[in-house]
Amino acid sequence: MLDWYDANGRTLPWRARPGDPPPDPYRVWLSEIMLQQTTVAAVKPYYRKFTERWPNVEALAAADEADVMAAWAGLGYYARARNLHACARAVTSDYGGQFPETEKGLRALPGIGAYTGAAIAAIAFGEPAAVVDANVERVVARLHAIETPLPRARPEIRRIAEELTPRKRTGDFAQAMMDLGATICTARNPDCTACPLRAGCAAAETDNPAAYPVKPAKKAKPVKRGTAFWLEHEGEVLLVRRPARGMLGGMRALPSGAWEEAAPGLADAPVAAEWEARGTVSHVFTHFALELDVVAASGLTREGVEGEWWPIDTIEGAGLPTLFAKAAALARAQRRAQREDDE
DNA sequence: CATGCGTGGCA
DNA sequence: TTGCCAAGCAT
Repeated sequence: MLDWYDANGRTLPWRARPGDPPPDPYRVWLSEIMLQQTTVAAVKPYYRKFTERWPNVEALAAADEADVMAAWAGLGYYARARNLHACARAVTSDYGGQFPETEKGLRALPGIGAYTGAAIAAIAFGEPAAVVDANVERVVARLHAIETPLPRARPEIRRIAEELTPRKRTGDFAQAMMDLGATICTARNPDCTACPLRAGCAAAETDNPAAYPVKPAKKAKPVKRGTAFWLEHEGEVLLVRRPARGMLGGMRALPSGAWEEAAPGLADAPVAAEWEARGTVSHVFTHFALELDVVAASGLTREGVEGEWWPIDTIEGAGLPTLFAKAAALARAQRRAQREDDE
């Protein structure tokens, strides 16, 4: 695996060259949090933006949480951003700005679980930690043609991964396994002819290696409906901050009421007004799909309106999650169209 | 241990 | 078009 990695490992902004000294633990940690359930391509621009703006853990700890949340907008799973900031503050205040070097110490920090703790310990500190992510699960399940479905197979997969983990170049080994899973032993179309582990792989002997790991069927996603309210006053639009827990927690948003099976209409409008339909945004979340009707009105006053007024011309800087960025784009497009009609 | 939590790309 | 998937964590 290490020979294969030396010749075929990916070059990534947060990664040292094979055999080089370990990279900055701050950068390893930041990249690992961003990469949770997220593709390398999606992470790259965010990693660049964060490291330029906050080049070390103390700088990130000193930032306002609202700025960190806004900078994360679009990357998804927003609890990660809140935990990222909390972790930076914990490392700065409790550890003098130095990350703990053991899996156990790392695991106690917010946002760092079994995988991320092991990955940082191995990649940044050379600890012989067993790094088991979805790539490693897939590679191991195929090596042994494990018929037990996930998640029940996890204890067995972990035991095998621990046996495979070497004592030296632990970070390179972990990244080698993940690169193999990402480039050769892929979920849908594994390229067994190019695989360095083919000789010892049980799944490669079958007619369908992609059948491993065995997974349970997924549930169908329900469709919910909601209404978002675009309220303008003197070139500014009303934004609110969503509750810290739950969907899009802690993010700026357009006011919108409950999302339910039945369309809520104007029931949760922030003010009484003549609302005009501006269209519907479709968006798919992890466990449901949403049809969000966008309605708009111009407020005569700001009296009694809860929220934050944001200049419409700089709405991109508000850090809206993608759902509400789509809704805002729709509201503005319709607004331009209406002005042109008026002329 | 099951569930909730984003987003964009791809077959 | 639709479903699946990507370096998981918290509860």
